Amino acid sequence: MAGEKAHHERCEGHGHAHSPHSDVAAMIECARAFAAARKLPFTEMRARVLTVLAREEKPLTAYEITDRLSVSKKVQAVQVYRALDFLQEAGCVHRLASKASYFACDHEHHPGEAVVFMVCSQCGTVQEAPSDLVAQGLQGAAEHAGFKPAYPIVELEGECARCSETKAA
Amino acid sequence: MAGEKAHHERCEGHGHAHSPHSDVAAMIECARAFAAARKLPFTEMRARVLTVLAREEKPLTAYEITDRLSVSKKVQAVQVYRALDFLQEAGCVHRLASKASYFACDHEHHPGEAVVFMVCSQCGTVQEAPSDLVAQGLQGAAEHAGFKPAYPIVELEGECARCSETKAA
DNA sequence: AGGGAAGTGTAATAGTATTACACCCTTGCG
DNA sequence: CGCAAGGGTGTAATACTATTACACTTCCCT
Repeated sequence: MAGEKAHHERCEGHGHAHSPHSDVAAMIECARAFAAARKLPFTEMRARVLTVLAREEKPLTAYEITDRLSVSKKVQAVQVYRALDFLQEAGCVHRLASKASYFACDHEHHPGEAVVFMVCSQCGTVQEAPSDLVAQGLQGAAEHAGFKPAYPIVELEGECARCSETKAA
Repeated sequence: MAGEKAHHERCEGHGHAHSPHSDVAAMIECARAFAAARKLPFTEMRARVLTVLAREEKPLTAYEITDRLSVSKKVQAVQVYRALDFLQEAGCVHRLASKASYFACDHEHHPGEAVVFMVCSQCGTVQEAPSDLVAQGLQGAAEHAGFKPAYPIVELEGECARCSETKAA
């Protein structure tokens, strides 16, 4: 457990999607701290990938990231994947398994906690919410099966508040 | 390359392991019933794909299934994907998002229930267990966010009981 | 018989991820 | 200083996962 920077989140509230994070800087800082703790360099490429994700409202695929970065200077997917690996280790980017895409997050994720990713099937946005109940449920299931849990993937497909309203209107 | 081992014991535990289902027949029956209910044919291809999965201890990718079926008669991946779509609708096959692979299951899944897939990172086997707590947790998170949940994906990466023991020995 | 929904077989392609390798650049240390 | 080692970069190639398109069949249905 390297010293994690305790930056607390603000993305709270109903229907508030994982919006274009205004505090890209804070996320960069988080990644930088992680790098420092491991004595690894926080390189240009890593910063660029994180910045693209942090500015985006919804998950992007590795190739979408590649395309955006390539506008300024030609980049290859493998470079993006490398940066994504790092950023995921740092905990500031998650992979959405159901969509094979990636998004930045500025929450602290504590070990033993379970975070639910709510993915809107209309607009594609992702909201995250920690859930103790889910954590307990996972823990219980694992215990009962003699299973040693490492990390959970909890994704909930559905329709976000905003899209529901829009349709109602 | 993936030279294969002979690692065929039952992954037993407290909790059901997704073991080599002896009752392939029961699963076929389940799929057949679904087909009948929808007045759709339960075809040869569908039966073959389900049989391959049902005999297997762990999830297979669509291309692995394709290869196995191709031993007897050349088959193309797209045909397998079509069968998988059907079998997933029928509820007797699930897709493991984190591994992009598929496995047969012989549990009933009731709507509103949440099922946890516990995936062993050592041996690759999957155990499923329903969890009310997880279901409630998801429901709660969704409600709080004004999110209308459709279906959940809950995968728990870790180490199964058998692999833990093996390592201890 | 004719029409239509559903499946099949085949080919081609799109989309996601990894491996391999040559090179660079910093750090540590003799 | 020299230089080796670990990590990152850039480039090319390839592997793996999934879908689209289309021509053809089959079964059902009045």
